[in-house]
Formats: sequence, C-alpha cells, structure tokens
Amino acid sequence: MPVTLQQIAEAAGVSRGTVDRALKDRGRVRPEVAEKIKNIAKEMGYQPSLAGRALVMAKRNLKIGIIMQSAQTPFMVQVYEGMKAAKQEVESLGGTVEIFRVDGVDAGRVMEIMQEMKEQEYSGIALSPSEDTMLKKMINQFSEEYGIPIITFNSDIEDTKRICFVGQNTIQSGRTAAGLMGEITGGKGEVAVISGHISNPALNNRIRGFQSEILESFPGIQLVGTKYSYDDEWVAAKIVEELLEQYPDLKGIYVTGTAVKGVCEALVKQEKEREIKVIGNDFLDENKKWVERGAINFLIGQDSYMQGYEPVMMLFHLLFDDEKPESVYRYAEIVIKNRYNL
Amino acid sequence: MPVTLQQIAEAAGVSRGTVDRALKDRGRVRPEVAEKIKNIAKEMGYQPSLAGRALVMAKRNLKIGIIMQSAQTPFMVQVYEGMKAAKQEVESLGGTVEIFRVDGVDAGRVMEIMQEMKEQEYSGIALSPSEDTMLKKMINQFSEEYGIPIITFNSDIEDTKRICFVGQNTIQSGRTAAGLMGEITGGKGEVAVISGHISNPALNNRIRGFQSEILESFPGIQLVGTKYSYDDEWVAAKIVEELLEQYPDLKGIYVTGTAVKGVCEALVKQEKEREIKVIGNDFLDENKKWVERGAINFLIGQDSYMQGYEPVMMLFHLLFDDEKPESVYRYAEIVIKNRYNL
DNA sequence: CTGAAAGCGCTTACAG
DNA sequence: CTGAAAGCGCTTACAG
Repeated sequence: MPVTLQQIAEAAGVSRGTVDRALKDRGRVRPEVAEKIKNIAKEMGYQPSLAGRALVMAKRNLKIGIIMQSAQTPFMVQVYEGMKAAKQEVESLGGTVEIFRVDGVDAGRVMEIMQEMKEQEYSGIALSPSEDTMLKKMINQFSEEYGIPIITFNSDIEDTKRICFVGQNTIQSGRTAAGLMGEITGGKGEVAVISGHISNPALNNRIRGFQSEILESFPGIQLVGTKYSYDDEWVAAKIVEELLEQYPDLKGIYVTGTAVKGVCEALVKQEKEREIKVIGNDFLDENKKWVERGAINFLIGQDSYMQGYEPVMMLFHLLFDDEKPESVYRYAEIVIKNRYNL
Repeated sequence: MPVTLQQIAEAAGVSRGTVDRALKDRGRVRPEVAEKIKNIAKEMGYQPSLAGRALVMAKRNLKIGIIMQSAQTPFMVQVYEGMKAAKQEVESLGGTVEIFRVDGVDAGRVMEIMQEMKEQEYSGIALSPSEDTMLKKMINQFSEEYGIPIITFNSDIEDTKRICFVGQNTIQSGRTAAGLMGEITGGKGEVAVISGHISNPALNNRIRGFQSEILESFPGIQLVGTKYSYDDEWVAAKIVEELLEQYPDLKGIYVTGTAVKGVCEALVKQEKEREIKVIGNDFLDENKKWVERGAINFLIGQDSYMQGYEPVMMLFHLLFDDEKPESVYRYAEIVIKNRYNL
C-alpha cells in the first residue's frame, strides 16, 4: 500500500498543501516544519503517485511536437512505430503528442512546422534535422529565446543548443563491422567498402570507424577502396562487378547504407555469395531476406523503435518531472544479427 | 487535448456513468443508447486516461508477488534491476509489488512464500521455478482453484497452467552460437563444448541447439565431445588442459554456462587464447572482461533486464487492463556481443 | 435503465 | 506561513 501525501500530513500534523510545498521546496513553509515533513516522508518511503500528478497535469495541456524528415523510408517507418507507442503512453497520462511526417529532406518545411508549433505554444519539440544553417539558427532561437527544448533524433546537428541527440553512434557501428569482418575473414584478404551518397555524414562516420578499426586491429586485411552507389541498386551492382574483376580474390564487402539488393544480386549472379563475406546495416525486410538466403553474413543495426520512443519520453520526463536527459548523447545499442537471431 | 468521458457524455446527452457502462459493456444501458455512445466515442477518438483509471484502482489495492530463486547469482542480480524498475512503475500507478529473493534453489521455500501470498490475497504471482512435482501441483492449484495467475520467468516449468513463460529460447541460443562458431572457424576444424551441470535443462538445450545446427550447416566442423565443469573453475581449467592435449588442433570451444574464468585462464596459460575461438553466454562482468582481453570472441546473451521487467508488467496489464499475454512464450531477444558493442 | 455523488492522490489558486 | 477547497478523469456504490 503506497504512502500518500495525506498520510504524511496526518503524521506531521499539518495539511496536504503544506506537505506538498515542503517536499517540492516551493517555499512558504517554516523551515523547521519543512525539515520535519521531509524526514517523515523519507521514513515512510513516500513515492509520489504518477496517476495523481498526471491527472493534475491534464489541466496544463502539455504539448509535444515531433517533426520527422525522410518519413517515407523503411527505417523511418520503424522509428514511427516507436513514436506512436510513446504518443499513446503520454496521451494516456494527459499530455498531447503531434507527429508531423515530412517526405524527403526539406529543412524549409521543418522550419515552417516549427513556427507553427511556437504559435500553438508547444512545450517541446523533437526533430530529425538535416544540415542547414537557417535550421541551426532556429534550433538555437527556440532553445534560448523561446525556452522550447529541442531534441534531435536519427541524425544529429552539431554546434546547436539541442538538449540531446538520440540515435546511433555511427563511428562505433563502423568499428563493430570491422571487428566482425576481421573475425569472419580470418583477419586477412582484400576487403572493399560500398557506401551510399558521398556527402552523407552518418555513412562517412561508419566508413571512418570501419577503416580505422581495420588498420588498428587487422593488419592482414587490405582495404581496396571505397565506392559510392548513391543509393542506386544498379550502380551498386555495377560496382560489385568491377570489384570482382579487379580483385578476383576479394574476401569481403562492407555495405554502409542502402543498395544492398544490387550488391547481393550481383554476387549471386557471379555465384560468389557464399565465398565473399558481406556485412550490411539495418534490419529492413529487404536486408533480412538476404541474410536468410546467406548472401549477407551479418547485419549491424540500431534499435529503431527506441529512436522513436525515447525522444518523446525524454521530452515528457523533462516537462513533466523536470528530469533532464542524463547525457547529451543517447546512443541506441549496436545490435548484431545473423540468420539465427534475426 | 485528449477526449474525456465527460465530453462524450455531453455529446450523447447522458451522464458519465452511462457512458462508462456502455463502453465497458457493463450492461444496464438501453442497447440503442449504448450503440450511439460507442459510435460517438469512436468518432471522437476516445482513449481512456490511464491516470484516471489508476487513481480509482488505488482503492482496490492490486498486489503482485515475485519469487526469485538463485537470487544471489550475478545474472539474477541483473534481472532484479528490471524488477525494481517495474515495481516502481506499478507502484506509482497505485499497485503494490513485493519481491522475495531466495538464495539458491529451494522449491520448499518458494511454496511457503506462495502460501503466504495466497493468505494475503495477492492478485498475481511471478516466480522462477525449479523442477519439483509439488511445486507443479501448487502452480496448477493457484491458477485453477484460486484463480491467481502465475507467470514463470528465467526457467520454465512445462506441463503446468502458468499463463506465460518469460525467458530465453535456449535452443535458439545454442543455434546462434553454432552459427557464429561456423563463421569464425571458417566452417572447419575440431570444436568442443564445455557445459555446467549435467542436469541443467537450460544448458542442455543450448547444447542440443548447438550440436544440431553444427551438424546441419557446418559439415566441416567436427564436434569432439561435451565436457561438464559442474560450474567449477578448477574443473573447467582442467578440462581445457586435457582437450588441448588430446586435440592439439582444436579450433573452438563453446562454453554454455559459468566457469568461463577457468576456461579462459587455462587458454591464456597455454598461450592459445587468440588461436582458439571461444563463444560464451551472458553479459556478466567476468565474461565481459575476457571479451575485452580477446580470450572470448563472442558472448551470446539474453536481455536480463527484460526478464525482470516483463513478468511484473504482464501481470499488471492482465490485472489492470484485463489484457492477456500475446503468447505463452515471451522470449528475450538473443543478443550477440563482441568487444565492439559490449 | 439512468444519474448524481463520492473519492482515488495530487497541485493549484485562494483565503486567512 | 498555513489550511481548506476545487478539480484533473475515472469507477464504484447507491438512489431513483
């Protein structure tokens, strides 16, 4: 039977209101009385009731806004699942969560929505940003001038006043791929990297992590260059063909981004899909299929659900409990999957 | 702004009580009125407020009891963390959660506590069972005769009326180990298994999964027998010594249970810790240490936190929302860790 | 079959 | 500095 404010009030011989003021340090309580109340509360093991507090908060109408770019991509659809769960949880506790999904990358649209949110007095915003000077400025303005806390998710935008970034540690993701590649190739042979767009910062970090770990820990592995598919399956397939021609003894390929299909199909066509070790990213249906067929040896992933769930809940805890994020970076766990634990 | 019962009542021209009875099918509402109310609720997108419901439920004093055997083991200490989080969550919603920790395996003590819980009118119980005919009977009696739902966690006890088991799919865990062993040995060579107690069902399942997957998928690997350490580090070290003598070309060792320390120390002593691939289980500090030192290549784990958190929350949702577990088996995800994502 | 009231634990004005 | 009251959304008796 949890202890209530009322019970503490009775034990201390004061009213509920006084107990509340004392415990929350709201002032207007005689110091010695406050002291006594705090002691009693501690002794009785008082834990405030979420239910009670939530009900009161319903009057304040806490509003959380989410802006998601590239919402049409399979990965973001997974993130959206986590958001919906968090939305329901927050709303059953009396808050409101509004999710705006933007197709593709469109910083202008994001800023429009942010303006709208300010006018409608949203209490906090989570957004998946893109590199844009204006957007950076706006994030800072919201944080500092308007006092509206901002959390970034999926991709980060450095040098801004966002209170937290929720997403993958992309460098570490690349390092993990390197460790696996080292293990399954026996630490020797030629290995290639196939990436997506040359200007994608997340993919570039994966490459950096991969390369540096190979250099440090697997001197027997020879990196034979990095190619870019620009997320095009046809280009990816073409790259594989050329690689196989140029390096007939190729041992492994690390695919940092999309265009997994092109890579795998090209390998299957040349009957090399067992021989050449492939490591990919993200647990998308397309990618899983290739793991099951044996063309991909490992997938490295990030907990997509958590990337949707956490930003909302962090804002909720900040606004509801005044509980700040533990750190500026909230990294998703790096998950390794093969065909046995997919 | 979430929709409330009051708003629906106004829209329907009835009282809150009537709306409540209609939506919950409690009867005592004219059918056509009930129909109309349900339609309005759906149109307005009504979601009941958890806060409101929880507050009312506080009167009923929902009590959940947990009995944890082998509570002193490092793994169970991790499970306990998840339980405490769930306890706090449930209690902040007006329920009560009592956790009883039993050192070692003691079915008699478990049954004593269960009796006590029955007398104190607990509403549901989660327990980590051990094989015991009396305990089985008691689980069935509680479920069927007393109507107190039981969930097993960590280890299961088959052929009983427990509503759900939360824990690892141990067969699949063994298969995953086999898949990794196959990859990192290049699919050939001699591989040994070192287990704990010969009568531990979970470890035996891991062995079964491991063996069958090696046989199916890696014909080049030769299994050179299974040894039992009986959880003794010294015995484990001795086994390794003998194995190395008997099979100088040994390529890999799968350690199903504890006594990882003995295995690794013996390998280090013989300077074989890099050469021989080792796969272990569970993310205990001791095990992690050996991964970092490079003596263990992979650890396969179960989400220990979830094994504590889920049983409590499942009982809570059952008792509070009348929401039954989706399936009788709630398996923890099988997690693969190496030194890059530990 | 329907409604009005009480109360769960908390916070927020407001009165003293 | 302190207390009494109202009200958040819901369910549970109880009265009609």
